[in-house]
Amino acid sequence: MATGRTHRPATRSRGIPEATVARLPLYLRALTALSERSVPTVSSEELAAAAGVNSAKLRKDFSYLGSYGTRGVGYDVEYLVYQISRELGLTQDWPVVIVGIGNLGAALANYGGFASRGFRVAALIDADPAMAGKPVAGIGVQHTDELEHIIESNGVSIGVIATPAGAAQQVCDRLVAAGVTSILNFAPTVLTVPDGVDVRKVDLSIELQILAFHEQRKAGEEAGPDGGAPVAATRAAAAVAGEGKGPDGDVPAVMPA
Amino acid sequence: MATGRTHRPATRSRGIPEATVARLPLYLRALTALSERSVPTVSSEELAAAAGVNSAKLRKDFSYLGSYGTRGVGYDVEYLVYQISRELGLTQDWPVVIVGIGNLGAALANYGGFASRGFRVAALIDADPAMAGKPVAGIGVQHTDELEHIIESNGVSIGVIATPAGAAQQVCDRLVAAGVTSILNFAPTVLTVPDGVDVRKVDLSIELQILAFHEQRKAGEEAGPDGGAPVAATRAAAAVAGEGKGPDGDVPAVMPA
DNA sequence: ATGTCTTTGTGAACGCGTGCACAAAGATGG
DNA sequence: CCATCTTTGTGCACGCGTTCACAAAGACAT
Repeated sequence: MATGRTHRPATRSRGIPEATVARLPLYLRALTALSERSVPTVSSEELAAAAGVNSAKLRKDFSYLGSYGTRGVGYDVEYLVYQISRELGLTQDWPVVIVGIGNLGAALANYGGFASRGFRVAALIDADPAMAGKPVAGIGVQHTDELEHIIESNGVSIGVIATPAGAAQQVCDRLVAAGVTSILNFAPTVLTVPDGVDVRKVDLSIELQILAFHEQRKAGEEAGPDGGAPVAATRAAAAVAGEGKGPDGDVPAVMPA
Repeated sequence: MATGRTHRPATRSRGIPEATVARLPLYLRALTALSERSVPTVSSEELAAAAGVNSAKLRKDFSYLGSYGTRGVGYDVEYLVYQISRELGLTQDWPVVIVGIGNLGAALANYGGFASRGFRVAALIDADPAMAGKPVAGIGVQHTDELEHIIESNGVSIGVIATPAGAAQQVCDRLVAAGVTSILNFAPTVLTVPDGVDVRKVDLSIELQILAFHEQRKAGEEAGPDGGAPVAATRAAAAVAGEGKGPDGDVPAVMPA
């Protein structure tokens, strides 16, 4: 789901399933909110509701971390926050570089959720010389030439790619060569990386297309098996197929495609 | 995975598995690239490599759509582009509203991948009166008061929420009440919606936390089962746990948390 | 027309994730 | 100290998704 490579032993390291790992941040957020409201304990039922999951699933997830609950009472909020944070590796500082400071890169740089979770923006990097030195979110943008130097001197192991699709693989290769082993990719491309490097992809266009599929299905059901066009005009299909050189290729891309 | 509700019959409508639907956009992108290079046909092996998936999986995915391939030859690129586009509902125009025009909302508005996939930004909406009328990506921002009117008069069925977490549920409720049945949520909150409404979530912070988990695991493996701190200094765990009122709550939020 | 060779489409096995349902654990009150 | 009541932790079954492996289908050459 994440790596661009063939297989992966997932997360059998200490037996924590990948699906569980993906939910831990969700639990952590709900727990943090409870912690701020000084709630001492929660039941699996309450916490599950807050996180939007099944309570049995939540209990099973926590069982992979250990027996942190008390039967008849529930879970100690503070303790659980600590345990999950530790498990996720959030008790340490993770320097991060963002490459590609367009609209999206700037939005990411300004994002407040970084610092509060142990992530620190070590540098903003862009290929455009005109951007160099320009402050974004209080940090001066540096040129791509500095990439290797920045990564090595800051011990950066996590990189965020927010470049146009055409530049992504090249940037990725340089990041990996310089020592980055985890990449969050916003560019609409399949990245190829060596074994041992994790890639996670965020793709807005794909999410919208999935929504469109379900939307079409809904419209089709209530309007007969024919699937009538909902409100808006139906576009010529050929326009989608051909249309050559759409604004999607790589040039001004500012977000996943 | 997407809905904030309990269960869902997934996509048993015509038997197309949800996992397959999620991959169709991936295939479509690869196929579009081939189409632009005027490649007439592709084998499942080639296309699978381009999309970064297993070829058997790809063939099985396509088999849910029908038998569009020719044995001994492969798939006709143009024809497949059309079939997938149609299946995803991309042969029609989908008006979309973006609510919350902060850094992220603006980045989304500027995103070129919208139009090229059949999505059209019908309106940008923000609660800040100072934003009203201000042009972003060539479109004037409108005030939240107009929300219901815009949705109804444009027949909008897909909404994008890019507001701070605190406002998300409220915006969501209004969108749904006005007729929106698919929501793409960038706010770091669990949205509660009625049955029949699809919600997909994009959460940057969660992705980073998952990467941190794997990163920590890698570091721990090569430095003994103790798990030495990689380069950066280890933060006090308490700072993560307590820290009350971090920049994550809802006020200046500009991205998923 | 026949044979060979390529590639699809799919039956079957496997593994992961989910959710039910319940026994064990422990808190709490008398 | 015992009874009761709440909530955890988990064994089990089920269903979805993935992958293998191969028969069927068709292109292409002779």
